[in-house]
Amino acid sequence: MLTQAEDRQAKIVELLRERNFVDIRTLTERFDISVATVRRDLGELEEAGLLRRTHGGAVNLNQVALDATNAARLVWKQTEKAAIAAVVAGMVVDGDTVLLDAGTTALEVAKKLTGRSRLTFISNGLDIVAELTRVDGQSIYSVGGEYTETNRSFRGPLAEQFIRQFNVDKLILNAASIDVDRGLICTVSPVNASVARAMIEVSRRVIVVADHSKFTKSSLSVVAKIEDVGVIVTDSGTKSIIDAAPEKLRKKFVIAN
Amino acid sequence: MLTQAEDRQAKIVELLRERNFVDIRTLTERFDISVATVRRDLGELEEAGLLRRTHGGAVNLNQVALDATNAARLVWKQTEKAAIAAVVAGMVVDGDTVLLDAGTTALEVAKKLTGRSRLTFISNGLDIVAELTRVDGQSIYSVGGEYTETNRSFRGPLAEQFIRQFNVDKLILNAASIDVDRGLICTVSPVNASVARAMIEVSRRVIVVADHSKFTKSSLSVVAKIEDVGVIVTDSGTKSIIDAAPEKLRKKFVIAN
DNA sequence: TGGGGAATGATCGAAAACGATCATTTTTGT
DNA sequence: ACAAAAATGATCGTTTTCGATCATTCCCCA
Repeated sequence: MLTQAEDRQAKIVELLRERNFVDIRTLTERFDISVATVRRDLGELEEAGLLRRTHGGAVNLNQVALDATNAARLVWKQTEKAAIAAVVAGMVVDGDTVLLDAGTTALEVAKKLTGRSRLTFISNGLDIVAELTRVDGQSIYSVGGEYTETNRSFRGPLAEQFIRQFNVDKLILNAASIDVDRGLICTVSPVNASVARAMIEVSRRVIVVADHSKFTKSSLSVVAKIEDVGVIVTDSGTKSIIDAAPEKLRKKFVIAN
Repeated sequence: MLTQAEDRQAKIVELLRERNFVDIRTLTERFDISVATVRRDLGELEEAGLLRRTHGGAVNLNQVALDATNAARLVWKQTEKAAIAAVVAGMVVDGDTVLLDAGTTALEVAKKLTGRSRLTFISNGLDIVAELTRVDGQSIYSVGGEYTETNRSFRGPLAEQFIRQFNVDKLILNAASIDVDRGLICTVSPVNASVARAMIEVSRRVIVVADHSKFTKSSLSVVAKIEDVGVIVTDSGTKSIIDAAPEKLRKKFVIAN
């Protein structure tokens, strides 16, 4: 179980991986905490070698120095995500058309797939599209729609309609939470859920990505039943939960390490 | 030919791509220049969208790596473009819906408009959308479509169809070349031209932006007649060309300085 | 070679961020 | 339920950085 502070610090590191830089004001507003707390957080994270402080904020490090203290726990999630991404990347074959849902785990997948040959990418995530453009000669489609700040994605009815014009091989779908008991994959808002369902409709195979933290929280809107997706790729922290699930659902899960 | 300053600025961008962050002291020592010059360099490079300044230094942006000469070229003509952008920004009133065509000049306009109240933005330019997201709470729509490397935009039939669903107040249209003799606004490819025409169709007022270099070259595809657009905003380098134009066309031009 | 414009450096007060300290709130363990 | 411990917020003077202005140097070209 992560404390509130650890959770916040993990989110800071995550945020930094996307943006490369965050200023202190942004952090105080996003987490609704004082500058003193932000400074303490950044101080600890710098101490742990997870970022570098600057005047007024912090920047991402390109290489993560692994340390066996509580730094390890924070890096853990990142490592897990990379592991999940590696497994998913292995499921994609040359020539595939891949639809990437906005989200940090899907972003990791994009990083792994960038440069692979003869792939076609579609995504509604701003950072994912930007990441894909780092290598020339890729075939990339961006989903149009209304920009939303929370996960830096394009969504809404325009996005849904746009997505429905495609027919893709693989969907990499982000889940905000997974309720194994009720067999449901959920997300934070009806708008997100609606876009997600459109994505599922146009995809031959649905690959859901979710690190272990997604299994112990709940979120508002139902996206799909677990039994209706192809596979859910997660990390080893979810093992006990999956073992307790009924046989029928259990075979849907793939654990990455 | 690169001047010493341009060379230095290109090196700064290069350095930033390696390290993600450089502080001002490092730069003063490496290039043996004063902090004042470093600040000026960083200021210009930020204007050009090549980095983001922080207190005490600068951070890399998540974008495609531009080679050094390309970076220097972006900084070039910055003043003209900024002047054009300022004039265009003045034409936009609060509450407007603004459609921004991909291109560096339109990007300048976006920078000027970011943070203005009650505006709604639509753009097919990746960097423009990214720029707009820097301020929270804006209403932003991204045009979906196939990504193209040349001007980092989304285009093609999907983009056209997407655009046709809107009805906007002002279009900021980028021109690859303007032929005053024949009275034509042109762009580099039929695909671009087709998207541009879709944009024109859905816009109440068309504002074309073009620095003086656009008047002495020619490009493949016709977008529109000069007489059919609302206004063309350019810089003072175009004065002699415009003075030679027939009365009817001349009144279409606005010169920024 | 000398004049003029651009680039650079130096200096200043103002603004921002800093770290340290202490008060307050929240969490934890018994 | 209570006390100890941890986390957080507020405030202080100090340090750093900023932007603007002006002086100086460099460079181009007539």
